[in-house]
Amino acid sequence: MKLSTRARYGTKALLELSLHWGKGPVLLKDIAQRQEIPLQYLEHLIRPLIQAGIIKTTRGARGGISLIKPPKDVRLSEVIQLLEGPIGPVACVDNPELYPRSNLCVTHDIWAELKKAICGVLESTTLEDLVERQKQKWNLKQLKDRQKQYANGRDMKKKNSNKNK
Amino acid sequence: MKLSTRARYGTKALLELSLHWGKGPVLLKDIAQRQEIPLQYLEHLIRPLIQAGIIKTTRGARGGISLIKPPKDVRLSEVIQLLEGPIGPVACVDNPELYPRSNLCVTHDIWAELKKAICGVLESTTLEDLVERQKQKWNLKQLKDRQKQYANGRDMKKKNSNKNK
DNA sequence: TTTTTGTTGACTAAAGTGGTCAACAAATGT
DNA sequence: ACATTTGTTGACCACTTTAGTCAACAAAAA
Repeated sequence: MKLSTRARYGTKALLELSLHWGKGPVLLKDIAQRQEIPLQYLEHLIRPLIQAGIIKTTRGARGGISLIKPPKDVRLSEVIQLLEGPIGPVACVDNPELYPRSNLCVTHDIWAELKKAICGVLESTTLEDLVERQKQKWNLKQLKDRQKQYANGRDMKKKNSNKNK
Repeated sequence: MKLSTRARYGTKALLELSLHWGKGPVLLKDIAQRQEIPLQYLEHLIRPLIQAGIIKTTRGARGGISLIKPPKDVRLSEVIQLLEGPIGPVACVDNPELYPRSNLCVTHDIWAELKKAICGVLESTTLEDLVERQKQKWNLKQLKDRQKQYANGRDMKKKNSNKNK
């Protein structure tokens, strides 16, 4: 009953994007660094999110990835499903058609309840909820530090490219 | 987020034992047959249940395994944990001590909620509940058929051993 | 003492997990 | 045009877990 790193990393990446919502693309490299995810692995694991139209990518300088859907419209259940498949704890709960005997099986009912409980949490949580929680966790000072860090990042790059001239 | 076959098989085996509660040991072979579990695999996977003192074994003819604790005292959460380890969807939720940074991490909080939801279901379900549900599913006739089948099984064995004399 | 039944440890095939490498493709900046 | 920055893609890999199997053994009963 463990989540894979795909689900965990992917959720973290989406949280980063949500915190940056409306401010243009975020570098994969930056996400990887901040969330301690191997860059090359991150590139792979976000692919289903792109295909599902949750995020989009921008290539070239000043590129990166960005959320397409507003954070409040992305439920965790959707994310997890994209990243690691059906949520149900046993296959027969996700594909009842394939298991005709499951009606007779009590354990099946329990696993179905379990799935319901899990989905309950994941469906009622959106990326916006995560952002809200994050903001509550950080105090305002820390929040500003972070914004400053972003700004400095952009400035540093300009400075450096100017230096190289 | 899938349950292993260990958890599913183990639960089914315990359900069999619960249905037979108070009527002596049940043959591993019979459980394996009825629940379609490879016998040799079953022998291995019940080991943690034995060590935890939930079931006991009786060797030799007329042996088998039987529940020690009454079905109402065995929670599914305990069973799952014995069969496949900690229930939490991520390690940092099960061992908060090992992950000092988890306080700062919003995703951690969500996974903790998820664990709570899962445990909620598993802790509130006992083997007795499963038995109750099973009895509701079977109508009385089917239930009697099953008891008869047990009786016949014992008779058949006697008959055969008499024949061989 | 034979038969029945569980015990134990070693072994294995297949799949899943968590990555890495390298060649490529598209934007941007100059 | 061309170099640089970024994402894209497919192949590859080490390691672990899963789901078993085999075979020799140990205890209890008939």
